[in-house]
Amino acid sequence: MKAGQTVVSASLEDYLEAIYHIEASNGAARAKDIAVAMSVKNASVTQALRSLAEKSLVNYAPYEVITLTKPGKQIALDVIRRHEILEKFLSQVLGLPHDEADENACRMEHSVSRPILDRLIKFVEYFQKCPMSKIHWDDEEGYFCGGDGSDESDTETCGRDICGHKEMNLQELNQNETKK
Amino acid sequence: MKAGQTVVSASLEDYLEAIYHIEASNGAARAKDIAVAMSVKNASVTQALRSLAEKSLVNYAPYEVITLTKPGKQIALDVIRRHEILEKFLSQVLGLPHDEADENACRMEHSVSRPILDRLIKFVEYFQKCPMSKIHWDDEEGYFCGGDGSDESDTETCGRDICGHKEMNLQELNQNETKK
DNA sequence: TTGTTATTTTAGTCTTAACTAACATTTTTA
DNA sequence: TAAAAATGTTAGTTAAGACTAAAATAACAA
Repeated sequence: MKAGQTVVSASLEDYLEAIYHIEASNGAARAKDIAVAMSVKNASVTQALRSLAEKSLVNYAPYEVITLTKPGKQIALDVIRRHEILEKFLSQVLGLPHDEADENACRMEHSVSRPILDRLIKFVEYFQKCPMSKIHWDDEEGYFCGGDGSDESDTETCGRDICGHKEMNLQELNQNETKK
Repeated sequence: MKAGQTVVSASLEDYLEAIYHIEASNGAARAKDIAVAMSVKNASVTQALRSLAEKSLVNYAPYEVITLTKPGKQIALDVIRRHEILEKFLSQVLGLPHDEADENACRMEHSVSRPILDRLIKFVEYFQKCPMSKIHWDDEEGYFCGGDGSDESDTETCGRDICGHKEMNLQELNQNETKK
């Protein structure tokens, strides 16, 4: 654990994540927005905000508008990153429907360690670059199938020379995704 | 949710899981064993046992030996199944060291839905059957690599005809695993 | 500007799940 | 078998995180 890194509960992580999204679309967050986004009551939001303010993760004073502090934003981005990577894995690799992938990413995002996340990113990367991405979930049959057999030459690129691929960051991964 | 299916918290799931393992190796569980296995105090175990007994998931009477009821065992097996599948995915597909895979499976096992689990099993199945299982994590380089280039013919079997593979259950998956 | 509505906060309750300290029961051993 | 040790339980505390109800504040409209 790096020095200065605050550890927050899964619940507070969710609040930070929600605040980030609201701030991104509205400039700043109000308690009500957060309550709606998280399906909790206003009183619960106030309580969470006090706790987050104590940890210096949000700028908050009673009755005022809410913004994330720098460390708060950092944690939010980290959670969002976890969420997005998981969602991508679930939908693009495992072939789950988008809403189900999202819902599950939401629950899993709090239990995934940094090393697993990093490894998962690389796996999805590889999966998308390689023709093995032809492997897909066959909903009719209920199992994974490898390719369509129409382009065997693709398998060649699966050899060791493809190992030297560059890092692909989340932005690039996002661009590969079909717009929802 | 099926009728009669009891929902338990992540914590109680952990207790059931621990009791199952202890029962499997010792015939029955004592409170102390559970406390040690879960790194909690005896008093916490007593409390959890009372809660589990209320839900008819354990056979428990003060100062007596503890066993799982049928529904308790069913939940335990379900949790263990989730744990094992996750561990297999983390170690065999993502190539994480065994202990790290186990530790993370432990945290993730409570947030993975049934459909994801089923899909994950099939994915690991496919991954192991297919030569694409040649894909491996390269620890030196820090990315996934496809095969070693020495046996290109294997890639042929990656075609659609392999789609017709039969179900592989957890026992079979276990047999494929190298003994720890 | 003042009353109404919407939002936010406070105060207090509940549940879960851990803990400690003290007490009770078993088990072991001298 | 009786004292000592180990194990198990009870009672009471704490903390997180949700909730309701009631009070406070802000925003809006006549």
